[in-house]
Amino acid sequence: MHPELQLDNQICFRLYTAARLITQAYTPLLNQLGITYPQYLVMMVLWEQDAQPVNDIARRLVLETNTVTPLLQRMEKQGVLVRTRGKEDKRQQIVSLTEKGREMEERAFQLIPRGMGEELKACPLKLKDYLRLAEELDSIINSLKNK
Amino acid sequence: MHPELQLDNQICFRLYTAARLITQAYTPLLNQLGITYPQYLVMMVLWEQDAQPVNDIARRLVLETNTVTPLLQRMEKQGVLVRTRGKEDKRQQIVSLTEKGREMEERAFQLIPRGMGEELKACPLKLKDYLRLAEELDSIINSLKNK
DNA sequence: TTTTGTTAAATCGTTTGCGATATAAATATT
DNA sequence: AATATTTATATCGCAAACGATTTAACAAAA
Repeated sequence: MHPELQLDNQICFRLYTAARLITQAYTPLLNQLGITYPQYLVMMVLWEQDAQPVNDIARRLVLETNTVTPLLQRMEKQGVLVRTRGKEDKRQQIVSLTEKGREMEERAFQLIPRGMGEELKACPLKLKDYLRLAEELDSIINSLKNK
Repeated sequence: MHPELQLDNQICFRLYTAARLITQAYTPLLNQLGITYPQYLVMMVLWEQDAQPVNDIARRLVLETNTVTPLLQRMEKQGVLVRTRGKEDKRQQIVSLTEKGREMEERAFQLIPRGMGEELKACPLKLKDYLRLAEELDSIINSLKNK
C-alpha cells in the first residue's frame, strides 16, 4: 500500500541484513581463533593500542560500557586480556592484552583477510566500490553518532 | 601493524555500526507504536502480504525460525498478530494480523518516514546515493546469502 | 503399510545490545 | 572540610540472533 513501508525500499533493512550476513561469514574464521565478532573488534582496538580503559574501547566501538564490560569479562575469562585498576584514576579498568592475546594477531592476519576475501569472492564490488561504500556508511554513522 | 586488521579499514565494522545506529534512530519512533525494530520488519512483511507461515516470514527477513518464532510469540502476546495452525499442512503456523496490527500501518505511515527523515537530515547523502548504497548492499547480501 | 527421510516449528543455551539503575571514585561547589 | 555533582564501570532485565537439538507432521521408499 504505502511504498515507504515496503521492505524492499528500506535501506535500514539492507544494513541490518548485510551486517548480520557478514558477521556470519566471519564466524567460521573466528571460531579458529576462539573468539566472536564483537570480541574480534575489541582485539583490533587493542592490537592497535594496548592498555586502554574500558571507556576508550567503548567509544572506539561506538558501544556503551554496559555492552563492553560483560564482553571484556568473558574475554578475560578466556585469557586473551586482563583488566587492572587504573593507577591515577582508580575508577578506571585498564584493559591489556595477554601473551595469548598478542599472539592471536599474527594468526588473525594469516586467517581473516584471506578467508573473508574468499567468502566475498562472489561479490561483484571492486575496491573502488568498497571505498565509496565506506564513505557513505561513514556519513550515515557520523550524522547519527553525534546526537 | 597490519593495516588489514585496523578497525578503520573494516567495511564490516561500518556496516555493524551503521545498522545499530539506524536501529537506535528508529527506537523512539517505534516506541510510540509499542514495537521494536525486528518486530517492525515483521509488521512490514505482513502489511505487504497477510497470513503467511513462519517460514515465509523468516525467509523474507533472511532469519532462521529460531529467531522468528520467539519474536512472533512476543508479538502475539502484545495482540498485533495471531498464529493459527495451517489447514492443509498442520505443521505450519499461519501468522495473521489482528485489527490492532492492521491499524498500526496507518500510524506507522504517519510517523516513521517523516521521523526518520528528520533523524537523517544531517546526513549529506542524496536520493541517488541511497539508491546506489542499496544496490551495493544488495550485491553483498546476495553473494553471502546463497552459500 | 511400515519404515525412512524430510520439513515446519519450537526449545535450549550462550552471546550481544541496550535502557535503566547502582556503586564508587574523582571533581566541583559551598 | 563537607556536600553536591560528575564520571567510570558494573549490574540487572529483556529482546534479539544463532548454533544445536527436539518434536510432530508430511512425503517417499521399501
